[in-house]
Amino acid sequence: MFQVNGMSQTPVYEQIVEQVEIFVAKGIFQSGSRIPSVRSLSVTLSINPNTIQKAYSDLTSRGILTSVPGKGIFISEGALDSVKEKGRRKVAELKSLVTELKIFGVEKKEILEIIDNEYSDEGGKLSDKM
Amino acid sequence: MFQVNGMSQTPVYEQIVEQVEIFVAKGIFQSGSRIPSVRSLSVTLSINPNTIQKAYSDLTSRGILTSVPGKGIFISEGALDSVKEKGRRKVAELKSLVTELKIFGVEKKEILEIIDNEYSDEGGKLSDKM
Amino acid sequence: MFQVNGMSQTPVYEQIVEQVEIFVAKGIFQSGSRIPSVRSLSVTLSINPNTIQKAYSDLTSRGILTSVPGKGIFISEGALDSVKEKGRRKVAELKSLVTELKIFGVEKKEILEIIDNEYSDEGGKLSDKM
Amino acid sequence: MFQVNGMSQTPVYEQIVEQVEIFVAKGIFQSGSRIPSVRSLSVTLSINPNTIQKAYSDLTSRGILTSVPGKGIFISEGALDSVKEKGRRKVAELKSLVTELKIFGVEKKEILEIIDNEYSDEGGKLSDKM
DNA sequence: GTGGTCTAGACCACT
DNA sequence: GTGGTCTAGACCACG
Repeated sequence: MFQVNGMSQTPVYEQIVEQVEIFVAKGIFQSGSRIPSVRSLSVTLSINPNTIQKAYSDLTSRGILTSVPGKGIFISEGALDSVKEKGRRKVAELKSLVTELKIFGVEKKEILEIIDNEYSDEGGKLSDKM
Repeated sequence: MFQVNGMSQTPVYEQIVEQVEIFVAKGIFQSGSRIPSVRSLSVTLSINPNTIQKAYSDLTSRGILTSVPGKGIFISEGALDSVKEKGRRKVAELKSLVTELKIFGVEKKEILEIIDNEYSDEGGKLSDKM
Repeated sequence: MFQVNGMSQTPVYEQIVEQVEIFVAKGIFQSGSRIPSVRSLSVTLSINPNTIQKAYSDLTSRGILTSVPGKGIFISEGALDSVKEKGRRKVAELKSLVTELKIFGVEKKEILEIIDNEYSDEGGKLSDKM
Repeated sequence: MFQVNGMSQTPVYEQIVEQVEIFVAKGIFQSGSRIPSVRSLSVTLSINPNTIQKAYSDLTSRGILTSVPGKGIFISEGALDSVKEKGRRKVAELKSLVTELKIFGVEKKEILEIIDNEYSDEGGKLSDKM
């Protein structure tokens, strides 16, 4: 289910954070679901437990996960909302990125093509980012 | 001409790199133009010379600057092409960002609005990014 | 009678401890009353017997419960006093909490309102805490 | 300036978090101030750098600190607001605590005395909590 | 020098 | 078994 790329620029713990968010956004993880324990995931991914712990803590503090010591970690009640909230912040990223593209001489037409492509078919596997 | 924000998330050396690129893209810096020396710029910006040096080295290795020992540092012949090449790489960034936005539930319509906005008026001063 | 929230931050065994204390404080459990056995309660609450056991041990060691082997578990003679003793310790909590509130800029007036509210009507069902 | 109690129930990293918050609330740390580096503080407190790091990360994610890699960690712009926001959450704690006190038979009069005491003189040194 | 990430291994409280 | 905290030691990018 989870997969991590140790050679990626993005920190391992952040890759995990993003994957949880995506699974929540896609409805694969639903409120109340139990997610892999810190230790079990650290084994299956061959990663130090502390790294998983950091990812889960991050998600917990943002209200996406709820940890119950001794029992496990669960998807929070308002998880889907918290995740969509992150989508709002990514819009700001898009804005500044488009500004740069314009400066570097990328045509508007080319950008629109990309968007049409991503929003029509299955489009995009998050290839580079993950 | 150059300006740097010490509190920004983006490294100082990268801010300088980007500004040189932008000036080239906009035609403010043309092939053969002489740009400020490491030492002079470090004084006017109150920045460690090593930081300027790193920015210039980066630009030199990518064929945007040419250093002529004893004379100064100049904009290279194919600088404009090299800069536009960077624009191409930013397109890849855009692609994965749009993929994420889709997953996080951002509407296509909203994205198109942003692009129209940036590509119509003066749109964007890179303020957020820097 | 007892109810437990598995998703709560506070440990399950502590939730049980508190409920016994509250029932004693409110006079619902009086000295000599027999309370549910470890096994029966573990069944009705669908909880591990060890968890109940820990709660009862805690209460026994503090003189609130008395276990009579072969007969059951009962509310002790001085249970009400022991419970009120716990109230005294909570007063210390209050003191440091108020100190913090002052530091964090909460107005005295606002605090008094809360207290008036809790001490006038039915006020509070411990909902947040549990 | 900082001081930590290794024997306390509250985690070391949380003690540091609270002290930073208090210094901000009291105006000792002002927006833009640089606070002790992770390493230097870890030395003066004889604590592992990771523990300090965790405390600072926590404060950073809550908008109280701003980290500039390679330069240091600084008090954020809206730090005071973020800190007061925490005060609001402590009010909820107070509410449930008062509810419990009422149940455990603590007189309203006694509570009012404590509050008057804390809000009149210098009152309270956070003794237990820190 | 700075902050940030990661590993390895340990201890604790709770179920 | 679970999550949470802490230590020790390492590496990296940045200034």
